[in-house]
Amino acid sequence: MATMSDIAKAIGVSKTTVTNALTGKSNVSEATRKRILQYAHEMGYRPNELARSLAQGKTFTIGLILPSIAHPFYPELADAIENCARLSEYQTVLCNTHSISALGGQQMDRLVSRWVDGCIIMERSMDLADIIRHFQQKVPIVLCDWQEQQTPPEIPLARGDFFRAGALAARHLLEYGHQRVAVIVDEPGQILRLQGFCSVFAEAGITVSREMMQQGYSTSESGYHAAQILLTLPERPTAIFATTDLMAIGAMEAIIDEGLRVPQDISIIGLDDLMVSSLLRPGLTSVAIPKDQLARNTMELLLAQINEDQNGSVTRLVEPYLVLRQSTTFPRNP
Amino acid sequence: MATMSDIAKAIGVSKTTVTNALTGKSNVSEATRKRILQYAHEMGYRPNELARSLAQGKTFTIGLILPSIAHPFYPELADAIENCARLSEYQTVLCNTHSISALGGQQMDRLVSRWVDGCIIMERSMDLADIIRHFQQKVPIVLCDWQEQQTPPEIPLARGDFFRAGALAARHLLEYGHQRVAVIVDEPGQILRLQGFCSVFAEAGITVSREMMQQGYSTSESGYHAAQILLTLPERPTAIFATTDLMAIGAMEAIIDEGLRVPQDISIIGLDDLMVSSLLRPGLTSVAIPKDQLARNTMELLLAQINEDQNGSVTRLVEPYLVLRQSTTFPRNP
DNA sequence: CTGAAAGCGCTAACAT
DNA sequence: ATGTTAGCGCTTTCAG
Repeated sequence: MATMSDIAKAIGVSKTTVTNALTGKSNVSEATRKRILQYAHEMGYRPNELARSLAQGKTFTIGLILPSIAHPFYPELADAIENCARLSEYQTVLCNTHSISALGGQQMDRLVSRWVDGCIIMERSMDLADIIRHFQQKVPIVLCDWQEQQTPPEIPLARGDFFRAGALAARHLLEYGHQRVAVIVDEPGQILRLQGFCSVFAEAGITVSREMMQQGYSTSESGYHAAQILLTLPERPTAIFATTDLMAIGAMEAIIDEGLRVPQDISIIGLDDLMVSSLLRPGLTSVAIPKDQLARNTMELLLAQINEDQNGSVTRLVEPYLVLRQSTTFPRNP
Repeated sequence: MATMSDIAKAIGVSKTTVTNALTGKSNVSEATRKRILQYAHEMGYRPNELARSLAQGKTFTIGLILPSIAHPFYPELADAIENCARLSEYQTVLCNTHSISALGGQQMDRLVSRWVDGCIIMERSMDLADIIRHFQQKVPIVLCDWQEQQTPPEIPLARGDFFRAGALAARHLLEYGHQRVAVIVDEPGQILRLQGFCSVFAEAGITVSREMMQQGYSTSESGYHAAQILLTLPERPTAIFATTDLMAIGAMEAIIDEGLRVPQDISIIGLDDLMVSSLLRPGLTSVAIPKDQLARNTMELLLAQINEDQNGSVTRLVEPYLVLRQSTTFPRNP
């Protein structure tokens, strides 16, 4: 592989001139510039980004740390983030931590050793203590999709407005006339969604009783199990809000297995709008957090830190919206 | 951030000694080693991987190039690959090309400029011409999940044994007693799957007629459309094999929309075993390519090139297996 | 066992 | 407009 020095020697100029010709930052006579560019092209010269990074103290690389890219929530978001990053000339190093703190710590250390320009860290992928340590050592970091309560306010954060997301779900069910509704929620992490949901029903004078709230763990299995319990209640809910789509999907399966129909017997609404939710029959009605907006906000916060633009606000909320499919309808006996 | 020189100065030894102490490659007296390690630890010293890479000509980074991580086939595979890479101390740079050749070319160039130690390239993510060019310039490359016919034999390739995968699907349907079967296939790319399928039926004396084969494009929509056509045939198939799960899912929807039942009226079998296929009702029976095995084989081929182990065979086939769910059963009128 | 010196390929002041 | 020099932080001969 040809290097800059090779070119310099071959043409009979200094390295500086070659840099200048190649980057176009300083003045070089048209004649020599042409000779240099042409020769570089002939040799198939590619600058060594490693050397460049070392000299400039900047790698144009970011780290993306998440629990597992195989979890259906992340692929779309990761795609959007990688796209945003690329638009700003950044490349993305993917790190799965499998929610193992030690692994997350290692991966992060490694990224820092590589001098990544910044890191995007998804919820549950790392210990906050490790994150804070790195942040204090001036590593640009943005938290993405974390619940606000858990995170220190000084670290920039981008996430969906989960309170409003919960409220949206509630409003949708209310509009259909549902009064006896249940919630499957992964507390405490997803409490905002629950609060948003309950607040709307409270406004309407309806209290969601404690037995209508079931604990889930964001998996379809836990949703299945939670729904089973709800179905045994003397007064069955006419609709269920699950705070993640996976739990909603599990709940839907439980209902069908019980011989009931969705949405005729029970309506189901989720939150996430996973790609799979559109493939189900019936399609799952869900509250979506626009993933590309989330990605864009995340990258903006990261770039602001990298470029040391001191902009005040460090939390970005992304507006959720309702995706109407076939899993919700009017209650049969309102 | 403390550097090696800082440590050397502080302790009063040379950089060489520090390196030796830190890497443990050469001999250092126990006393000085301890002092160095301790001081390094106190300072929170982290080696600069960039400098190290530049000096060693090795980055411990690989590129993973794929059409889009948002496509449901890739996340599990990407997870597995990242895991394998990490076990060998490699980090993974994620590149989505959106099947745009220019973009793929750029991304690849960028990776090479970064001196990645090797690249894994998924089907449809890049132009073969670009790949071949880089391969000839000694960039370690492994193709993953490409159809064999399309790729030059000299470039290492790992993929599922699609012929056998098709055969497995056929054997499954045959065992259930299906005789009138249809195929939805994304030709020409997925012709091996079709051939495997047809060969088994041929052995059983059954020819899959041309009208029982519908062209799809690996999307659920195309599967939906193809199934619609099949349903209009005078003699409806009792089972459909779709060469990708997404097409199978689309086909399933078409059948349900037509007022028929899966599997009672028509059985459906897919190929890929996507995570979503297990979430559907009925669950989709599918032929799986074990993703972690595929990942492992891919990494092995890549590491072999990076380490210049000259092992002969360059194509690795991974054995598919059947995942039985609820979308297949006996034909009602065999 | 330890150190001096050269070099990885590039950038960036500072001359000329 | 071009060249000289120093340096990014580490590894790696080669001497001592």
